[in-house]
Amino acid sequence: MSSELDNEQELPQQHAVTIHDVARAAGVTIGTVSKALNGQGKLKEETRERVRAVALRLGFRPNDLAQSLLRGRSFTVGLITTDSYGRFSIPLMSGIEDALGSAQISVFLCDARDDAVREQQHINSLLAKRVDGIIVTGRRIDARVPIDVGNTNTPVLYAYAQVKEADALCLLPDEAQGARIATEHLLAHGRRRLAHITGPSYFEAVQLRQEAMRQVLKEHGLDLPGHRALAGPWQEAWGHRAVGFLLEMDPGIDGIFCGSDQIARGVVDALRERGVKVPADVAVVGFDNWEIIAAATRPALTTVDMNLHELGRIAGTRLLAMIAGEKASGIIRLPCSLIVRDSCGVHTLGTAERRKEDQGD
Amino acid sequence: MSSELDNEQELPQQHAVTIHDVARAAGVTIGTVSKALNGQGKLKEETRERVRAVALRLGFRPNDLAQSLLRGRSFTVGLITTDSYGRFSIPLMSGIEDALGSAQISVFLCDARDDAVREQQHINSLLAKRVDGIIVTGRRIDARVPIDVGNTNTPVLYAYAQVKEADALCLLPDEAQGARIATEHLLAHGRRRLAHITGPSYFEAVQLRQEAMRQVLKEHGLDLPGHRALAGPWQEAWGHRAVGFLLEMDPGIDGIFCGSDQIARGVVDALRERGVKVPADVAVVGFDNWEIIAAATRPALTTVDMNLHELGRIAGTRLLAMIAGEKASGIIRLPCSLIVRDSCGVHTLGTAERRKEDQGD
DNA sequence: TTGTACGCGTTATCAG
DNA sequence: CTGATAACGCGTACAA
Repeated sequence: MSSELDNEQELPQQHAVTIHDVARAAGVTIGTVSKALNGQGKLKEETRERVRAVALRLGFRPNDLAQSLLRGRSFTVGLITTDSYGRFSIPLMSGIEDALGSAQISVFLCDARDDAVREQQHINSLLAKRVDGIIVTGRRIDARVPIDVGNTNTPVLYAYAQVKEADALCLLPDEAQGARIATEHLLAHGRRRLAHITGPSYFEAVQLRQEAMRQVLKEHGLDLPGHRALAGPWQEAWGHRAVGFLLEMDPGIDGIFCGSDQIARGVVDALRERGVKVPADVAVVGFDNWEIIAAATRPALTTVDMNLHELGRIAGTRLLAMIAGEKASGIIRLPCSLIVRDSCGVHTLGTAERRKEDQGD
Repeated sequence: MSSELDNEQELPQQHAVTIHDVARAAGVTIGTVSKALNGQGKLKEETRERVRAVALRLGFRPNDLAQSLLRGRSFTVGLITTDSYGRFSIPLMSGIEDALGSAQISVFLCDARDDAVREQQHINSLLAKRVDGIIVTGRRIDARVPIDVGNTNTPVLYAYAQVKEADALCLLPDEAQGARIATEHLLAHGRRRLAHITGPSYFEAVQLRQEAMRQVLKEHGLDLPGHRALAGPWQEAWGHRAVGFLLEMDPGIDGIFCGSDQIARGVVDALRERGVKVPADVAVVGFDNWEIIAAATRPALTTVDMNLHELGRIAGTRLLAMIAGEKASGIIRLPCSLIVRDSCGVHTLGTAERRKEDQGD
């Protein structure tokens, strides 16, 4: 074993191997190495091969910092989550990373913990690192204040977050459409006396959904009286309690649209405990498609999926376009889907046809 | 409004403002600017102030890329999650970011989706970006294969992940200790006929916990016969089903230690449906302290918390130390805590004293 | 076909 | 006290 081999394999080089090292080892200059490795210019094939071999042998990795400095682009973007990442962030982040990853872009993760100064620190850090763009995410009750990127004209996109500035681009789930398909599903299953058990009414999402539900009912000549629209905390226990109020005031209810799967679970459990059959007597639709809850509920929840992974993917794609120079602004609402399980009966064809639900556990 | 002001406020400069711009505007050279802004060298206070003012006015932000290139340190680390981020990743990531954030270090998020080539791409990208260190995370059934950082001597730390290499540093929750405190808690509440309902036995965590539980029981002159240790899928439905098997074979059970809060929830629900009182007749302890499940269960679950946020924090801190030059290796197990709620009775003093549980809903 | 030299934005070391 | 200049690692016109 020659000492040369020792150097290569055993001594972890203190300073990472640079293009100069490769040039020296290959007996050429750095210009030649660069051309050989990037397939630029005109080189003798033999030289190119030799340089490549040496680079490989030395484990040469081009320094992205130097490249970024030169190109004026870092191929990184910042991802800011305002409320520390709740469960909604997971599909969202995963979708964003999907889109960005396939464009060879790395993502800086910043958790602002809902703290303004902390957030600004993160932003400053991102700008100092010359990120190509920033995605801001994190559901809030009302529109948040836009982030301040100073004079940097760094593209910013809000995903599952909203600001009032007209020139900002916000991607949001279409809450109204989500409520609409849920309500229509209940109606399609022949339910006519519907109720809504949901979260605090100061959430914009709550208002949008309730409004949409009311609208759909109206289109069918039905209504949603106040005592059938119950707002409370986003908790399973609230769903459980609300069923008590509801049945006491209006025992004829035959369908309930819930503002979250957690609430829906509380609702379904409470109904079962009272001997009310789901979906035979009362059909239930949830919201969020939080699998771990929706699938564990008995019967499994039919629920609205906000398609947050897809929303994230689109956010990433749109940001790439903005980085490429596209101007974009406004609020874009992306459609929700209905995930049909068992809590509403299984059949979804037509409006009248009904079939006995076969409850597989 | 002068045209100067126009330039500053309305025209978003195409190229970010550099130290040269500041120097020119302040009528000094870049060296002076650097010193003024970094508090280095000896400068007339008036000059320093003037330069600072100009820098602020121009919105100058030092380019971290250039600094990193020069210093040979990027002040970034990579975070690789192997299994796409499950719910365990959230407290973990948050803890890691806590520790790293307070050291002014930014985090690259990489989701490997449990795909080896994707993972290696991410690693190559991180190395090209000259990250100062890498944290690998993501629970797996068995030890994973170590990541390949080539010849870069980049510090690597495994958090909530495990490799067999002896010179790697792995941070893991102390599963055995977690099982021990759960079991001892049940015993302290006077339970003597304990059962264990948990996940698939090919998980190392499952084996470690079961072994520990058995050990504790042995120390108290008790045992855990095979028919009281039930392994199944990590699902609520499994807990629900398992209760049936258990009670059929051994109706005298007075305490159940569950492998997850989801399983525990299934267990508690099944017990209630059978008219078995929790905790009066049977006490239940869960695992994970997954608040949303544990708190929604009636009665709320007493459960083991793996302290993953703290584990993440420590991971971040240790990585910083490694970046600073500290050599570290081996497996470090961090203690779990018991979160006492209602599913086991409320009193935890002494071993015999018991009090009527007051079930607040 | 290959080598040279400049610039990207900083910091730090010397002169002045 | 301040100004000029050399790095850091790379890509690329331009010269040889």
